[in-house]
Amino acid sequence: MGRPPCCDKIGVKKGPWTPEEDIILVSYIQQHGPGNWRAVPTNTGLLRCSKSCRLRWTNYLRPGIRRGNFTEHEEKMIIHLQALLGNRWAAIASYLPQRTDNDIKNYWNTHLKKKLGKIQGQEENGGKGNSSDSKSISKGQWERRLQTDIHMAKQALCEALSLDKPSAMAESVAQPNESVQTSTYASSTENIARLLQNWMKKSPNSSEAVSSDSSSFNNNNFSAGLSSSPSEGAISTTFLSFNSSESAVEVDHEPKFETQMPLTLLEKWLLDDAAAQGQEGDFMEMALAETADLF
DNA sequence: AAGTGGCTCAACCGCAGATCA
DNA sequence: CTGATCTGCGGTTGAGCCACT
Repeated sequence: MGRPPCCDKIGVKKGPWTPEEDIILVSYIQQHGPGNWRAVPTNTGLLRCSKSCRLRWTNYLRPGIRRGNFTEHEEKMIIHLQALLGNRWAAIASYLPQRTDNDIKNYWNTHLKKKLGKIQGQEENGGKGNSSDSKSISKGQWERRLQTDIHMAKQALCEALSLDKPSAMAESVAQPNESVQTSTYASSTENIARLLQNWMKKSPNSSEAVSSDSSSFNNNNFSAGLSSSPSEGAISTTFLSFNSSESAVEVDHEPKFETQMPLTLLEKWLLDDAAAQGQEGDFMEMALAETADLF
């Protein structure tokens, strides 16, 4: 015997979420925690299927989500991880805890694909014969690059997990010189707060219905998030502690080696960046030293 | 000012693995 | 053990926005 059906699809609302729905969902999750999505629509009265609730939470409402422009560092990490892991957006997102897999996927499809296409196009036009060079990279070199990739991923993972070192986290994720944060949603709580304000302006009567709920998330962990200024670029790590259970990172010891791009301009671009940060040498040495652990 | 085409991103869909009765 | 359901993931869609003509 199984369980009752997930969503009967009768009377299930679709389309964009309203601020009211967001508030209801957030306040419910704040009380009960994420998970048991099946129970969310019934307990909250939301006319949404459990899937939709989960998606809304993980992609939009979850604390700690950073929205807006990707930094150059994030961009390069995504490119590198995509080359390493393929289109496994959830795995890639686990290395960028402040970004959702949906965000990364969108960013890849809308920005990075084109960017890489351009780079590769330039390469093909500019240096004929280079492709054969890239193919002729010796196995040893290729393996070392691979090890470097794995080590970089491991380091990113360590940084992502070192929640007890917020300063390191902030440095690695939020670039100090990243002064432009064009996002209108610096954090989900700020988002919710804004939504709530707008909503209350629009419909002062209906605010009674959720007034108790909305006030509740001004108290607990959410209030901490509200204090973080969007202009600071870095999100308070208070958020991260909230969803620490969700940020469990899967370490893939068997990455698909279907590297989508040759080790050429792009590779140089990425490695040059690492070198500029004075890390490449360390990566190589450490990767070689730690390879035994990985395989 | 109106029309149009491209871009962005939130949300949906379907599938696969995990979980539960 | 089996089958139904839940959860998570990746691919795709489409509404809204913006720049250009």
